[in-house]
Amino acid sequence: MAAAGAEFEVNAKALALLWEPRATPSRGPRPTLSLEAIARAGIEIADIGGLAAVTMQRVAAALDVTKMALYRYVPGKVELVALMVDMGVGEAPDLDAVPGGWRQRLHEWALRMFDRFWRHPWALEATVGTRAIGPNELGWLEQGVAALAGTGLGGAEMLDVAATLLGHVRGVAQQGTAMASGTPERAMVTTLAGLLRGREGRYPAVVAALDAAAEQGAQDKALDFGIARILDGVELLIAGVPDRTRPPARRVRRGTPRT
Amino acid sequence: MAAAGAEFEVNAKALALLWEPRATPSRGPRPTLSLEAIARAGIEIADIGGLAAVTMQRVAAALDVTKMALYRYVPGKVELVALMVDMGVGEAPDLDAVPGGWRQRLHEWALRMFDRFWRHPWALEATVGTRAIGPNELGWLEQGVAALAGTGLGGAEMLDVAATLLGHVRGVAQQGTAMASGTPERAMVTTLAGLLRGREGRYPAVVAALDAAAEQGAQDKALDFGIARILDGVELLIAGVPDRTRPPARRVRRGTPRT
DNA sequence: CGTGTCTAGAGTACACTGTATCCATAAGAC
DNA sequence: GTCTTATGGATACAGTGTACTCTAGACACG
Repeated sequence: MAAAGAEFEVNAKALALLWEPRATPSRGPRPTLSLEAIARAGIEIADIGGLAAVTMQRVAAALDVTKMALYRYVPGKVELVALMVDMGVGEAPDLDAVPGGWRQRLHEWALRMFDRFWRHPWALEATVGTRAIGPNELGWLEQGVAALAGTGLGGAEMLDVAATLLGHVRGVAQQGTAMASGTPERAMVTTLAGLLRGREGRYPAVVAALDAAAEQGAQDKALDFGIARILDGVELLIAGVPDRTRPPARRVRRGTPRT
Repeated sequence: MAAAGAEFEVNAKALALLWEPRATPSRGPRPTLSLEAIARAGIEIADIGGLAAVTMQRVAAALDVTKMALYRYVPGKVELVALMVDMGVGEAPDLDAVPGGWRQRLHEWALRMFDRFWRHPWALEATVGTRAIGPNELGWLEQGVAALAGTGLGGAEMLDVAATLLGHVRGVAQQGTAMASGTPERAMVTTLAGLLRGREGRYPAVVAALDAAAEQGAQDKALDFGIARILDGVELLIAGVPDRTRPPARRVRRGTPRT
């Protein structure tokens, strides 16, 4: 717990920046910048050149100030990136308007999240490791969990479902954006094909899978595929069908789930 | 495709380092270092201080040389990190010895992969974005796909199953290692609880989920939960049960799957 | 209105980072 | 023994994030 406390300490500045309103000074020169403008400049640079391209110098240049001026607004680069992430993911969608039940809503939730990462691939890098989470990001989790309300799942299970879908979305986005080609599927095939050339004997299963995929025309959609598998599994759980690794008595269902 | 070619160009040095044997010189001073020693030094530094702690200077100091000496062995830092990743994930497990069928094997595959990331959390950061993939990493994919051989899944589907599981494993590992506390579940609860303090009205679903999880004693295991959901969904697919978003005629099964 | 206080932005400095390049020496080929 | 090659160190440099100081702008207050 001491270690956890230390971690919290490290992120205090980012948390304050993300969650607390910025004090407006009553004296002194009028600020020419704003947190929003700074974060937006950072996002634009990252969208073009990736996260590594975001330097205080470049952000400042984009805003026609010297880099040290940025420190009047953000305590450091880490905090700037945290701000960019929260602005990049944007506000969570309102899933109430999605027709259907929990499944359709979760599917839509996942698709839209994928869209965020697809638009801002740098956010994948920026959201690894110890970091502060902002209001928008937490809003996405809120909508995901809310979509599962009334399904009969326990609190921890709902969080886990959201996390599993998020992991999948990230994985596919990661794969797709790692190569500047059209789709995640194309990206994987291209990457693997290149790697396997001349080494087919070492990786027979992957080679066979790639060959088979090529024959089938590779129309498979990795994102939808994975979402469907996950949601199928979740649906079984909600319906009270025991998964195959546990004895049937493990789960007791109360009432009929709404779909 | 031109863009894809450019990407391949960028990674050529890393690919050569990962995949091609190192030429042994016939003249000149004997090398005091090796690729393995350098990568190991990098891994040890990263294990303690994260990926950012890995600098050429620190790696060199750990090996009692100056940093420029490293460039005799690796073309640059990016390539060093690629080497570290491949060594960090290590050789893929032999799943043939795992009793049971495809499901048990995949489950074991996922657990072991999680273990790799848990031991080397920096690898999560190091495996985002454009990068070169090494023999060990490809070996893990090979084992995952091989576990699905004979299930009747198509080539692309097998790759997608592996990718979905990998995404989930990464997500849970990411969440758990982002805070230096015991488990991924504890990490999520702690993080969210802190964020929600005083903001409960804004995120009612998450608050309710956390409260419910606390009541249930939070014994849920996020990793196993997600793996089970995914594998349940895959099992339905293999068994030829249509998922609920598609018409029943979509899939035609040939023969009985082996489990 | 004048004075005092506070704050924004620029300028300067510095430790650190990755990498290009040159030099001296060690080790093997011939 | 001479020549060639390769290792490691030394030096330099552009770039990075951030600490700190100074100047001038803007507001509070009497």
